[in-house]
Amino acid sequence: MIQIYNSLTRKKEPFTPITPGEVKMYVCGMTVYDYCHLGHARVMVGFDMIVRYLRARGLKVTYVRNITDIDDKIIKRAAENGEDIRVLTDRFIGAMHEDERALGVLPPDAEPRATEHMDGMLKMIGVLQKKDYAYRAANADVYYRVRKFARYGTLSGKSVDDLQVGARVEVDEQKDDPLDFVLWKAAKPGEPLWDSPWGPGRPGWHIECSAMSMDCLGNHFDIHGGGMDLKFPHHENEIAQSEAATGEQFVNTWIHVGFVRVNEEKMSKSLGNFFTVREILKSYNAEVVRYFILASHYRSPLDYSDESLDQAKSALARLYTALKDQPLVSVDAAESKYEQAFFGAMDDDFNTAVAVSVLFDLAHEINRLKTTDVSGAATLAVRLRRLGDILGLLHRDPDEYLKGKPRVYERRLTDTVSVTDTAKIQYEMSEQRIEELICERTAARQAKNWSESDRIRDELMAKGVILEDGAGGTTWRRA
RNA sequence: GGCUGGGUAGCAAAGUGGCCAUGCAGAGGACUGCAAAUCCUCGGACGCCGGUUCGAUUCCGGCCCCAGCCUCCA
Repeated sequence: MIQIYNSLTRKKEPFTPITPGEVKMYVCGMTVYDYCHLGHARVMVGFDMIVRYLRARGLKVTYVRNITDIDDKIIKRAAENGEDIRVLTDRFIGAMHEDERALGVLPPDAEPRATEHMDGMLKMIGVLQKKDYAYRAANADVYYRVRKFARYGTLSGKSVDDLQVGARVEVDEQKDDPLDFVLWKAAKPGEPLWDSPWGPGRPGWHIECSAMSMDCLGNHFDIHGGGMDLKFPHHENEIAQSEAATGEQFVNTWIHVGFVRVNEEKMSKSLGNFFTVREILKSYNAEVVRYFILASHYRSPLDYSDESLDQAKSALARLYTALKDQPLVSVDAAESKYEQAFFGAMDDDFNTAVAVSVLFDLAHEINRLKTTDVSGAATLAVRLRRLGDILGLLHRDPDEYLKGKPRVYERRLTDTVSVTDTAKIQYEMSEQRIEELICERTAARQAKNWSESDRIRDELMAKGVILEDGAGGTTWRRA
């Protein structure tokens, strides 16, 4: 039985899909006006891990992740660039897909764009107005009447009165109540607009996700997620809109992914302390980044530092080293103690930190058996690959991974989606040159010219290449 | 001020009322021409103060510190 921590109830609960065997899940995706940073990556990887795991557990998952392609920031950025909004958003959607594919994130089943769901939004606002949850202000904005929705604040644990006390928001005199939020913004001169019964304008942010999720998954679905910072007000408002409109429960389980932090501070656009995915991929293999994200629990804060990524890199190299030269043998489906530990951890609110530690237990045992029980080692190597695959790790040919080769192909056990090569790291020395030097060194070693042999090894080491002399000759890998 | 979540060994990160987390780094040993990798062994933890208990890092109470949300943010 899978247990999931539900933000709505603030406790772990056994997960029971509304329709047995099927899971409908919606995640708030990006506002596309800039490149993805590590915080976005964490959400993408986190929910990708969850989807993969639910599927590995035999559930049929419909995963929807939206794209916000109309918003104040997008309008502003497009104006700054002097480019068309659609050109801007298409460009960053493309960049986002590139980043995701690099990180081993499988495409969601649907990726609705806000601008393509205008009808659903208008319809919902109309229903809310009919029920008196929405009203049109004098400036032609349409607002949601927060105090009318009695359960407002359930998700975030806030009471309407506390909110008012702590409000630092400029009071908008157009609103009946300062807590009310906008459903439809009247267009100002020069802004993109859509026609509506309330006048030309564009949707508020929150209504987008209510409309898109319900268009794609229905009024009531299983899981809704996003970054921790969306809990309030975004998700709170989604609940208010959706449940007021339909009279039904909107979502059963709310999942929120923790922040990425830098120097104990939240990584965010506004603080300017963010690292984009593509920037990081110039220095680290994408799988290292994925491993780094999965090595801690999805709800914990994740502190970014070069040291942490270096540690992730060493750790992942250990796993691939164990897999090196292990043949793909057939292994029966029966669960060993490793699968039991792995699934036990993952069933407990997707405890990837413990699941990953099981991978190391396997690696350790494989290394032990390599010399004494070759087929036993090969069997465990397949188990390691299978479990790694559930986390979206260890797909690659170990030798190619360790040599830092571009990802040309993937050996997949369960994926059905192709992944494109996104190698971005520039190396100091070419493979050809490395091979040449190894040949020279081998000759020197045969002549027992140790000083020359060591000189070449040092030279390679200085260029980030580590040599390993084994029984079958010398092999190399990138540091 | 209100509401969330945290404080675990040099670093990262799980977890548990008593019995090994795990990874990186470090020490000793095996292997190696020397290394690397690997294996064996090892040290070192649970913010502070009380309480419950035969026994608490784990439960309860208080305190201190950190981050986040209450405004756009994944």
